[in-house]
Amino acid sequence: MDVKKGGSVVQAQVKLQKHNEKEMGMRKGPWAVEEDTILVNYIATHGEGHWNSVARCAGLRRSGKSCRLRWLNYLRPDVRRGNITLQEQILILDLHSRWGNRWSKIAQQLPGRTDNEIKNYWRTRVIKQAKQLKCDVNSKQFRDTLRYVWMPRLLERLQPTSQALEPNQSGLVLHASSSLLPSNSDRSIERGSDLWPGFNNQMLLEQGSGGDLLESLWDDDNMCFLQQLSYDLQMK
DNA sequence: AACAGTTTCAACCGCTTTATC
DNA sequence: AGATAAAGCGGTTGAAACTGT
Repeated sequence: MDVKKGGSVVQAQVKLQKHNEKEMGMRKGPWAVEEDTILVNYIATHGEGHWNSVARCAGLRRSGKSCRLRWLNYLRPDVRRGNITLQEQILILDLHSRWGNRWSKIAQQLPGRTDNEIKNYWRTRVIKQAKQLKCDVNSKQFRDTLRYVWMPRLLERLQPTSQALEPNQSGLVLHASSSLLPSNSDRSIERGSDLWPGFNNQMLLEQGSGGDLLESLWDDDNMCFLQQLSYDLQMK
């Protein structure tokens, strides 16, 4: 692609665009309430897309990129705000273990959550906890611990909630702790996890947010368990 | 109360990919 | 087919909020 050739056309375009933005006195930084209102009203009338013209026509002194980001990550009506639930945390761990840092792809499996939010969660929580365990978050040891021991254990803890489900749905967790064999593909992601045959991403999300479901994966008890596990693995 | 250190998360940046002409 | 514009993505930053002393 052009970009890989030194002094490329694309780079020149970007420079020019930045120069123009400066010339036009583009605003940066946090969005004001008035700006949000203008953007929301404009999109309500004209719809999403064509972000550069949205910025221009709505009279916002923002780049199209900035408008798009603000809408997608904050102003969109279906954006879910608030803490990431336990189910969502488990799902993020599961999906990350197979897809890596494909944040937007992971976000598609969590309705209302944005890639930015998931990325932030990963960086601020998961990486932090991995450090506490003296593990590299990308190491096989950490990933295997999460995947084959840690997540099944958490799913077992969710079982009381799932018992309220219909009989054919209760398979959700029963398979969890017994399916510790590595998976071999990503084929079943649309239906559910290939890691745990009875595990269904959609069901997990539909369980709602009652009781302990908002607790963190990383409470003291859980961390204690993980530390012991990590220690045991290192001794082997 | 004041300050320092830490955490969180919205927003930006640079690059790549996709769409359009 | 190539140039250009727009959209999308992941990494990074920095200000605000929070916590501890």
